[in-house]
Amino acid sequence: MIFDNIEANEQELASLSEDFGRIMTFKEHLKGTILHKEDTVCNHLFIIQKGLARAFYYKDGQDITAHFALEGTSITAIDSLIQRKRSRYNIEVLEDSSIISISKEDMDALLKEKPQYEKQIRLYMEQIYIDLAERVEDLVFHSAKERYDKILEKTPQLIQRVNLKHIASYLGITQETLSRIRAMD
Amino acid sequence: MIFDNIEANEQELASLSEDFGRIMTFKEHLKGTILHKEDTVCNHLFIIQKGLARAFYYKDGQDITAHFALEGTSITAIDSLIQRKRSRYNIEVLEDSSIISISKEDMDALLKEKPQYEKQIRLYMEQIYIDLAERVEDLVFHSAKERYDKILEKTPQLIQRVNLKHIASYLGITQETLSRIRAMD
DNA sequence: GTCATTATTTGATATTTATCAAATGGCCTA
DNA sequence: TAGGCCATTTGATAAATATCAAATAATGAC
Repeated sequence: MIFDNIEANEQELASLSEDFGRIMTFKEHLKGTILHKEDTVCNHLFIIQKGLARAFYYKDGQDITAHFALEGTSITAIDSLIQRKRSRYNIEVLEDSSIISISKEDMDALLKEKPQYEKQIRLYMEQIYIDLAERVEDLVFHSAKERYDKILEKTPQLIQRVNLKHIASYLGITQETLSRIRAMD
Repeated sequence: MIFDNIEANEQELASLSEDFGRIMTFKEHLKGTILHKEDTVCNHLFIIQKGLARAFYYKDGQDITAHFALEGTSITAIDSLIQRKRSRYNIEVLEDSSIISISKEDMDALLKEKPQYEKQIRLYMEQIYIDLAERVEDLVFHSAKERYDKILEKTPQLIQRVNLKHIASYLGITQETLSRIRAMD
């Protein structure tokens, strides 16, 4: 996640762990907990240690999932966190979970004090950008069935652990269509 | 673009301009020029000063546009540039254009020498991430007509200056569907 | 275990978009 | 200005997906 892709010797790694460890808060959250509420400015990055969360919003009253975060991945209302404006996203815990949170303030302070960590954040942004670009490609080129099959292949746990209605809205299709796709093979 | 969103005093700004100016190459390119060819590793970030370019790739033999870059915006095969692997994207100049290029090597060297610029790159990544997230939202929630109308509203020049087949593939629809959408109002 | 609630599937039909084929329009060039 | 080439539109039909309604299956509370 945030610490993937780093080139650092042992000493650098140790100080990095210590510095980031200092601004991390570890907490258990029950299923159903809302980590971030729409219409407020998001102040945290969440890293899922154990469990599962999603980002969603309402489009014409419909609940639409924008993102899932499994163990080892992160989630936040990124546009709000970056631009400091109110978010249209909610972040919901889907299972009882252990979640690390890092506040924007602490992160900014750490980056100001030790600008050498800017590179970690940059690499993190690059990684999530690539993931998102892949999602765009999927949406443009692949049929609903192909997109579903890709989830089955890459993160089958998701389908076991999440309501199909959330999977459907994430795929950009209705729940009925997803059900029919699943019945196909 | 790369220098948006910066908090810097005049002196910092001057040195930033000078440092980045040193690694920029300015060049005129004719319409039809391929700035980057698929299946090769991309080594440059391109910034469009005047003119227009697109990134595209082939899906089952079909030419699909992934991204347009108008004046003042940037374009590259970002996954290739970041991950140093061969790209499936081509980058094509759509009009005679003035284009700045920055090589990955020069950028890395500059970042190594002056790590304070990591922050610029991080902010740049944040910006393009947000743009991309908006595109995902569009693809998931808006009909083809709504997506077309949004381009009309935000970048009407694009529709004047680009073949409709490229607009269609960018929107994820066929050229015929785009034509019918255009005939609707 | 039973009941109530929620999740998922199934059916019938409507809408959106794709596909294939052909016609029209615009533009360049000899 | 005629011919050729490419862009765009139009038409007929097929395929994918949505919508609305209802049935079935699974789950949790008591």
